[in-house]
Amino acid sequence: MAKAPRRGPYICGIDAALDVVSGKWKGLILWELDAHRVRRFSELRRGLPGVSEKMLTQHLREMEEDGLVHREVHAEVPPRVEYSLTEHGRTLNQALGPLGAWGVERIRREGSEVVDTAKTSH
Amino acid sequence: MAKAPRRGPYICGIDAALDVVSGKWKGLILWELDAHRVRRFSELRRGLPGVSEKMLTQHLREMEEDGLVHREVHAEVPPRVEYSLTEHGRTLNQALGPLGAWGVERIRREGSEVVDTAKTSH
DNA sequence: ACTCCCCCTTACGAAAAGGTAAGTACCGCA
DNA sequence: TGCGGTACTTACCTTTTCGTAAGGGGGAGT
Repeated sequence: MAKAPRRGPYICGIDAALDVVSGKWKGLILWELDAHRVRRFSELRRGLPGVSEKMLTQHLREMEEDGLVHREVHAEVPPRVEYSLTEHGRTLNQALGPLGAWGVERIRREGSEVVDTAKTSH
Repeated sequence: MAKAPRRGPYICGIDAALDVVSGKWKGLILWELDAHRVRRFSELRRGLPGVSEKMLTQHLREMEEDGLVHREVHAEVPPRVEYSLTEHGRTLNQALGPLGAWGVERIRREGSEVVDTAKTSH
């Protein structure tokens, strides 16, 4: 058993949803895939400044396992792997909408810095 | 400065919102305070089965610092401390609504166990 | 021949988060 | 006298998460 028992019994819906989005880059991955529909590994890598290859694959694998992203491998050389959101991934993104708006308000309130100004609308 | 630099520069609103709710018990604290309006420390403790006193105070302090909960100490003996949501706490809870609904759906989909059946509506 | 690109995997280690247990100070109750 | 209740704090340890660095296997560009 290589996997830790991450998906424990949940206390409420919030619990279950947070389990799936908690992870340093998962929110951004969701955002990238929602914005571009389909992205390859190296495109995601470039889209998430600072992510390591290890964390990116790790997060993508977990999100695939959670039924949020679809992974399609094209048997070519050089290899081409395309990621996209599943239906559940899209509905999750919609459910995150109000939370994102709240976060934007919070950033504005306390004048926190934002790294990429092109993404503050999310 | 005893506090670690938790509140980093954020990449997007989701980032900022998740920073505030990530923590093993914060979702539940939000839920409890929203449901009961006002709760004392020991009431919250009893309402969150399995939480330790350390984690409860730690989370409450962070949430206070983040402007989500209001802490009122009554100078009595024995001491009485009452916690309630601030306006920002209430709006955050509303923003979490769709996410909670998504989580409930997810639990239902994969038939995960739920600890407290009285709370699955959240 | 050399390097770069692609999509990873593995090993190692630091940092953060969380849990356990004990101590604090005061009071009411038996 | 001793226990329980209130609201914590502190020290210590384990678990989880994240990052860094290296390798791999094949092909295409220079």
